Amino acid sequence: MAEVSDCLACYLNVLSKPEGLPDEERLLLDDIVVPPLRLEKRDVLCSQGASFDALYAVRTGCLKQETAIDSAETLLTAFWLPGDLIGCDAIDSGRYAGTVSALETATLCQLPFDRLETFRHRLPRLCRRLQNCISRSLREERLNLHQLLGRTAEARVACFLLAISACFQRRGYSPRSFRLPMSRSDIGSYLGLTQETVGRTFMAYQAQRLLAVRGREYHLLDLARLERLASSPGRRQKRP
Amino acid sequence: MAEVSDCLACYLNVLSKPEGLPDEERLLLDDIVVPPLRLEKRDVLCSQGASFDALYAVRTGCLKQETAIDSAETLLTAFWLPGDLIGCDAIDSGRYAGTVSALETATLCQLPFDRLETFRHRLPRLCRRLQNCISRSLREERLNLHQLLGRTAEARVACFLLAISACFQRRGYSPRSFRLPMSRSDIGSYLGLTQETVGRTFMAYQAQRLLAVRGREYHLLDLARLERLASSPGRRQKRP
DNA sequence: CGCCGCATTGAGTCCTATCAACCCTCGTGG
DNA sequence: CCACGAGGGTTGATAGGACTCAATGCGGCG
Repeated sequence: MAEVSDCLACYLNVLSKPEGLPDEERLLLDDIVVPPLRLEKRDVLCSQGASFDALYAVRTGCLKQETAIDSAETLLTAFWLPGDLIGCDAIDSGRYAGTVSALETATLCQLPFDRLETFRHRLPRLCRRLQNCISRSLREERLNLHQLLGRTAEARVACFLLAISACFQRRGYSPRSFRLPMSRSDIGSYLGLTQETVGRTFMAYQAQRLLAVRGREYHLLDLARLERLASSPGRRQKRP
Repeated sequence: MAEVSDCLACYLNVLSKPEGLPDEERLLLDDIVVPPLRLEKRDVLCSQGASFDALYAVRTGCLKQETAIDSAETLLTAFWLPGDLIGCDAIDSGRYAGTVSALETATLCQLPFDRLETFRHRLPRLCRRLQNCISRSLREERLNLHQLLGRTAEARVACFLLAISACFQRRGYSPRSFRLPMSRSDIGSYLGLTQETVGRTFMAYQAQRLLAVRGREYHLLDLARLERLASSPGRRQKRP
């Protein structure tokens, strides 16, 4: 029982709205939710191209999504942190858009999609929340990535750190100190940079007392200045 | 009557699935759809931050979405072509994510969102199509933009031309010859490049007989080679 | 102990932003 | 009808950022 309502809390978090769902939807959801799932480091949650059958809500841990493009190239297209919903980009195509694997031990709730579809008419509020969740992802990623496109490595890394920081803060963790289980290479692939450049940028930040990094432990020392760096055009400013 | 079913056809195109909606949904939709809207060049469809009240399906013409970031910087975050659905990124926030304006004369169908919500329970198929549409956008943009992040100007421009080409082809127009009403500067802002670099890249393509450009008329002369360019990592290849 | 993955550091090269100049077209107003 | 100006497009020179290639250090794990 405790387990199931935990799951419910998890969904409410993910499909975030402060007020809860109507009782009838909560009860029905209890019926649909699959008990939590546990992945160890390097375990694969789903493979690119595999048939889409469930959404997953991240409860703890960190995962990455890798999409093979070109038979020779694969991109890191997403990181998933606690509170994120995995699989929103697979709903229409019916296949997972990339291979999702755990960067560290992780626990997830599974929401089988066919059962959600079956009961769609009895879960109007939940569906609306799901719709909102996808809409928000679309808006935020579109903006973030377009912003990154015109930025220097310095600004891209700052954007990345601040995004992570904001995410942790929303979940109730410290926005200034955290551990990130991904490698420099992962971060580079996600940001469109090389691992060397990512590492060098961290070093430059450290020299400026903006950041303290030791291995994969990060301490943001000056959020205000990082924000200024993140939104500094670096290149690309028009002069009207 | 013709007008209304035209609108319906428009939606079916936008929320694309070959088979039609059930009759009951078609009839209800006729009731919801607002007769087509016409915009002239430079007319504004909606302003960033304005209250979100409708989705718009592009019937003809071309529009752009500009998002102000920083009080000093505004990014071109989307182009909208015939068949596209405008406003998917505003559903959850209740505010339009950017200012959308016409780059040339355009006609659109308006779908008031509150009425869609009111009849949500009687439009299950339509809602599902909307959900699919947003999911697809999320996946495609995520992939495209992450791809662009690591690419040279040469490859970015090729990606852009091919995306446009594919879009026109899907709508039944020529994939090799088209007019694009946006300026070099618009394209640059969208791709994270300067107008000079965009123009120079076009010139370089012309010198290689890949492309013929005159003003805003484009003729793709060698799709295969363009595709190779678009997916050539340019930089960023790992050697394992 | 020795290997392997990851991180750091350095030198050289290429790409692209920047700044500046010039051309063209078009719409406006005298 | 023409002059003018604004906006968009093209071209060139320069400087700096980031990739590439290569070598070294570090840590965990078999």
